[in-house]
Amino acid sequence: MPTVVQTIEVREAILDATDRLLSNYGYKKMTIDDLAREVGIGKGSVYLHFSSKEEIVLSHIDRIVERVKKQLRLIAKAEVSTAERLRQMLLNRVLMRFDSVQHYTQNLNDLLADLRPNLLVRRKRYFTEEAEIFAGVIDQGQQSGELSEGNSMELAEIFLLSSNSLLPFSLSSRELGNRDEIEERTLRIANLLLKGLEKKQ
Amino acid sequence: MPTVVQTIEVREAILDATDRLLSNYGYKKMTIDDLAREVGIGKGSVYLHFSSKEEIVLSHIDRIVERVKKQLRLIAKAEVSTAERLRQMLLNRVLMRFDSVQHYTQNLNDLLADLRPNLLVRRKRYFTEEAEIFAGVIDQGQQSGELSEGNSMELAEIFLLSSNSLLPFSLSSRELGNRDEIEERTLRIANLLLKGLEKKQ
DNA sequence: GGTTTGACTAATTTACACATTCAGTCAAAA
DNA sequence: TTTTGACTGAATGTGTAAATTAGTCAAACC
Repeated sequence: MPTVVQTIEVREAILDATDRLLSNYGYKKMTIDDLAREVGIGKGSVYLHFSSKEEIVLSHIDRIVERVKKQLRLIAKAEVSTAERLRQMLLNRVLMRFDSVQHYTQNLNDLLADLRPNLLVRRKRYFTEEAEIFAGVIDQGQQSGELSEGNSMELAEIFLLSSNSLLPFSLSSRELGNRDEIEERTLRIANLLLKGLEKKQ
Repeated sequence: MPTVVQTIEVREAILDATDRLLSNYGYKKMTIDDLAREVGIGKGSVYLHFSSKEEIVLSHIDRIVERVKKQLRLIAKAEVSTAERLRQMLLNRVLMRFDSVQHYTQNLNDLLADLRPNLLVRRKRYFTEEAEIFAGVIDQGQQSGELSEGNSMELAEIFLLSSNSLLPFSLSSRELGNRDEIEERTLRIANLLLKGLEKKQ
């Protein structure tokens, strides 16, 4: 009997292989046969971990966002001002996503065209989940008096919305510009938003 | 001999028809024969005004952005605070674009897939042209002491970038949400950015 | 004369029949 | 009990002939 660890390892290996195949072939041309061969397991075994091809790829995207959220939670706990945490969180949100799909040749929207309806549903969920982490930090800042008042969840959503156009989706990483430019732009947005959010002295 | 006015009228009629055909059929299925019939002129006459199908559709998009820019320049001259002008400009920028393609069933990105390379080039130009109008108002605000210092063109670009994800491009107007929601979100972004930009008293 | 046109052409797209490939299953092997 | 790959219907690709279309230009039209 495989241990839970082994099960998770295989699952992770499938998602790793998914990333490689997606970046080379896109969703349509990536086949479950290829995937199983790449992982070194039988085709049927893939279906012990996932119920469909669509679920595999969505899980891969989920994993990327989970990693981003993990990093956001880490920064949220750092021992610096709330403004600095929010700045770093926004920067990481944008750059981690950029780095995650940098090796993809097509843009995500086309790459995942067949999943579009489900993908849009997930994107909304991702957005809310990320916003909740931002909102927690904003709450702290408001309680400590560092940040001015306002609905923290609404403010968090403004932060994310303002940086959304810098995420790779309809534009590939390539089309978005080079990484340094993205970083620069994200910081500028963060700085102006934070200036608006910080309590005036 | 047709007058200049007649020439412009036909040109405008072609672009009007382009809008109708695009919204119903998309770029690929829209034919020049259809277009000429819709306008009530011969097919060859279409080519007296435009050099290619691609140029027709790009001119149609140009026209939308020209109308937006015209409205922005109008608001830029209004007799209210610079902050209020910037707020209204951002709102109009987003909502005019929303309204312009509200009747399209597909999203613009798919609708115009064949023009993608040229369209991306234009989008950059549109962005800069709009930013210049914003920058002018920011300059005024800085000179009058209403707004805090900083590179006005960079600040203008932050304003536009922050609202870019609310423009219909990879998402259709339908997918973006209803008009009131878009308006609400744009205003929230504008308000927070302006709070950051207004001179602290 | 200049202006407008639609028949024309090369190139692209479609339609269709057929072959191949694929997602997902499940009986058998491990 | 777990893993597998042969199997199946559905979907996708392929080859090819027919149809459509972007763009042209000689003739028709004022």
